[in-house]
Amino acid sequence: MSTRVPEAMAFSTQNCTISRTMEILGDKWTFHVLRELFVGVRRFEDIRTRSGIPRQVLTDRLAALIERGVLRRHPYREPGQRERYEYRLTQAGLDLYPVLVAMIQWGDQYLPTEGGPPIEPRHRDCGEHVSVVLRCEAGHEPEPRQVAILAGPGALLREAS
Amino acid sequence: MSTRVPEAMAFSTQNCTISRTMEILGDKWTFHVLRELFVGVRRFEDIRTRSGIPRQVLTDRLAALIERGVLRRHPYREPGQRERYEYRLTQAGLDLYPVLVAMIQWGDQYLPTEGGPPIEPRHRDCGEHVSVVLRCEAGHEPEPRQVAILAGPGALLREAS
DNA sequence: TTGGCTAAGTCTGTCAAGCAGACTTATCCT
DNA sequence: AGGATAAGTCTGCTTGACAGACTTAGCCAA
Repeated sequence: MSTRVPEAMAFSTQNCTISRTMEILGDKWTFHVLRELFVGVRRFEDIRTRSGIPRQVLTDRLAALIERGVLRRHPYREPGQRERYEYRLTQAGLDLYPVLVAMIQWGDQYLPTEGGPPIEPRHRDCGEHVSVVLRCEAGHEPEPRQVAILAGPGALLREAS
Repeated sequence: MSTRVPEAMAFSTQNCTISRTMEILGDKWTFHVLRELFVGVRRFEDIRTRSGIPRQVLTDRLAALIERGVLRRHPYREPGQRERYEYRLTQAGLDLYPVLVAMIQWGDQYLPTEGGPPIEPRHRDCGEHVSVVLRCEAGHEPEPRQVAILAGPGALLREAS
């Protein structure tokens, strides 16, 4: 193949964590759905109206996210209406916050809009802006270039090509 | 619509930062490509072999990421070969590190594999594991539930439905 | 100077997914 | 009984994914 072979070439992507996470999140509309839930929009018609997602696709994505444990259906009833269901984040869903905040942060930096950020993550207690930072277990906060993604204990060797 | 209307319903998603970021990242294969570059795999055939992405799709994604400023083509030459190009992350691309690390972190927590994590972000200087944390400007490190995504100064009102 | 080697693509036909818009369902109230 | 509403399902069209074959451009050896 090539003389300078990256170490990663020795390993399989079969059980890669990013792959497995993307099996769940890995499509444009799924992120739209998650955004709606994170900003507090929980109902089918509200999500659809705001995000423009096609009905069939919304149905599919909600079902998939429930099956994967990211959302749950929660009953509600408006006065004079029958009982219906809305969608809420589970703890697993809430723990996607860093992913969403990291995406917002990147977008604010590299795709700025006139007028400033349209959405902002804030700490409920103190009202300050929330961001994500990289931190190692020794307490350093490395720049991206100082971080390497290496094979871990669960890495599998790739089949001979 | 409903009695209890989430505030977010008043605002448009048209210029939403997450939408705009997903315009660039928003598909399964794009994340596969980014992962390869983050682990140091930079060449067309290497990326394709490891990730299984169809050629045509890989061509398309690489071109899109270059156009969006996330990657650049970089010439290289193996002995006895003609000059070719490999793909490298720009600064904008590197700054996606928190997004990738956040995804790995979530996957490790909620989709664990036997044998432990197959990939690990580590600090090059000290070798320790790197994670992402949420932090507000006052220095607190809030739990996900203590963070709210609110309308910012650039938020647009939605057209009357 | 021709012919083989290689990485990095392009091309072609098939098939699954996305999509818009119309229709259906299940209750509640009058 | 009839109308209202949220949350879907159904139908047919179109776009994109995909596998596999083919092409390109330079380098080298004979």
